[in-house]
Amino acid sequence: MRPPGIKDVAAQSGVSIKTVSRVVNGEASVHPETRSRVLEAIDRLGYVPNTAARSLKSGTGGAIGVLIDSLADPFFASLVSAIEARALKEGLSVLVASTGLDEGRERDQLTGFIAGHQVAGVIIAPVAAELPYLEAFRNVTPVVAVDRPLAAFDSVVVDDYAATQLAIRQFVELGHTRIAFYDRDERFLTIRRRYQGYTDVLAEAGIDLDPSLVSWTIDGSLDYAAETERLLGLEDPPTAFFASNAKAAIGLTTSLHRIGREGTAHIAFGDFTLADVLRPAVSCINQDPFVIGTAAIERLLELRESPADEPREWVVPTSLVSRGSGEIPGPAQRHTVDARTASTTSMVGGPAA
Amino acid sequence: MRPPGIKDVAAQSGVSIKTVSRVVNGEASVHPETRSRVLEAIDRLGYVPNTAARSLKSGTGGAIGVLIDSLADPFFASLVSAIEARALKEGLSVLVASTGLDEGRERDQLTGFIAGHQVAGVIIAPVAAELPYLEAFRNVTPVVAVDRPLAAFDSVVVDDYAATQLAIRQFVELGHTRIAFYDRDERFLTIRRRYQGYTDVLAEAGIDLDPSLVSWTIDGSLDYAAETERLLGLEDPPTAFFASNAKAAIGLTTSLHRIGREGTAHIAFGDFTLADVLRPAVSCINQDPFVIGTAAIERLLELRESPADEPREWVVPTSLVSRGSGEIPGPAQRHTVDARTASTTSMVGGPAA
DNA sequence: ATGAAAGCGCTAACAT
DNA sequence: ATGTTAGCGCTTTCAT
Repeated sequence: MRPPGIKDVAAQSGVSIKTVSRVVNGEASVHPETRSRVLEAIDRLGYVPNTAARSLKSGTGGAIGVLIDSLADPFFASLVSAIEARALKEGLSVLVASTGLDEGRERDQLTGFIAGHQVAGVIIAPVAAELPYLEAFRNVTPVVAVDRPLAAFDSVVVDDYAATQLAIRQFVELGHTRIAFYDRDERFLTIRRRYQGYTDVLAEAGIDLDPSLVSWTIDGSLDYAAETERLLGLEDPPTAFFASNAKAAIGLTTSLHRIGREGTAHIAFGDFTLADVLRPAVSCINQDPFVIGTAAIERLLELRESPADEPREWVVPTSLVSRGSGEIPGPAQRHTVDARTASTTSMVGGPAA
Repeated sequence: MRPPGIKDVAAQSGVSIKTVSRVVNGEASVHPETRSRVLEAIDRLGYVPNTAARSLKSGTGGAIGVLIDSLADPFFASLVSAIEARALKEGLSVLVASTGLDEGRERDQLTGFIAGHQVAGVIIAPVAAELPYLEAFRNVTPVVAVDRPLAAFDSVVVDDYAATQLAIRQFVELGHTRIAFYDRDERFLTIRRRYQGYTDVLAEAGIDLDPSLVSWTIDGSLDYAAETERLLGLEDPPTAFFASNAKAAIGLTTSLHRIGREGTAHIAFGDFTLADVLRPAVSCINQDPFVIGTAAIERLLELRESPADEPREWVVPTSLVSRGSGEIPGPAQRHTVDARTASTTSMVGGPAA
């Protein structure tokens, strides 16, 4: 039994299918009386427009595609949640898929979205830095990148460089000179930008960069427990940790607690559940997935109206949430406090530790 | 510029569109040579079948619909993640939407999925206990419920009753008689089943049920901080807490830590990130969203082949993960230990506290 | 093993 | 303000 179609509604209300179509799409020129008769029939029959037919005809469907690393990552889950909430208001559905950080899969899912499902737009956390095959669809399907920039397309990102500088400067001002960069992953421009912020602050403070204090993700994996032990087992171990992403931060925090070294200073790039309940509470750079997701779909909706002028990066502000773990002093606390603050990043106090 | 269609491929490879269709759908009777010629053309043109056209014709599309409470809830995010992973293998896309626990929205999204997008199947965490309007589509679109049962449809759930009994019995055996049931929410059968497990164990142990130890979610909200304070401020306060769901558990844990009462015994229904890092580490009943999600889509795929016989409940096993918070003794520890264990639930040790 | 033709439910273009 | 017609890209008969 197929669901009722536009023809059934037309028959029920004694008008042509075109009039039904007009009512459904909210077009102006329909007699109020006719309209209400049609609406009544729609209601009685439980008619729902078939999106397949609609998008076959119009070339673009009633869904937007969202392509992210993984839904199991709370950051992306919240991001999609924000997008879905906004899409609902717009009457759009959300197709989700994950890349698993694989460029081939990214490509398959993307073409599936665009050529297969004819999505009305795409929001993507890109794995590759550029997606040349999207050029062909530039004027058909708007694309907005999130979390990481994407060459030739709009993107919604945070100021990774400035935010990281703020965190590392705080360590330096507290007298830390042995600062670990936890989870360097060269695959991502964002992480590269964060790493740049780290090295630049060290340089500006006259601290030598010690490669043994940098933890690398190689081949997509890093054993957090082992790495924490390695670092703390060094002859001249780090007194402060900078975790470059939330997943790493959870791994770092967990391993510090397991070996009873949670008193070592640490700041996380990205907030996470219960960060404020741990002792010490974990200081973090807060990048709000709801704000980022909302900004992305907002921009996507704009792009549907007026095709892109010049692609640009939309920078969402972050804040350094001081909860305790990032305010633990180093062995040689300075007495001169540097008052510079980073451009797009503000200091915000959290619950006291 | 529209993407290439089946006609373009047919022209390129010098065959009819029907032959291309055969190749794309992996039908048997195509000459190997013809097939490779077609595949080559597909590759060269970057042809991707238009799912709108396909589903318009065939009546069922290339996506499954997943409808859950909220993607911001880590349990459901992981659930969807598991579903998406399996769907990918099947060549199916995932349409995701949330109900926000609203029955009207549930209905809209569901009809949008089925009549609108013609999904190949639906996985739903139902808000309403029954969805009579789904009857009309019984033979068109398979439906599997998750987390909560749904009248007249298959569902994948856990044994809420037995698992809760196991936790409450542990409290009783440790000498607790003042046990709080944290977050009673009558809207959900699952929570009602958990509550039943709680009251039954109390009754069997001869402990009077004290209504002031039961925290209610009214109108969908419960102020965890205030509720924790109320309970601990009682004349005869609880010495043990049972949190009926993960969200409540996080709220409970957070508020206990904030007021320095984390030493009060507590067990959570549902695991959460960092539960094992807190001190005391939080004991929980572990219901694995990956297992539940995978079971649900597996069943959905079965249903596509062979329409339902009798709807049934698929019970996924849970385990009680002892990490410390649930093993804190009560004021009058018994010396007789009751060895009964619940049917579908097993005891599993976690990292020592 | 391959093809021709009809038509899925809708919208757009063009009447009236 | 309303109706008629064509056709979106594919799958499904039914032929050959």
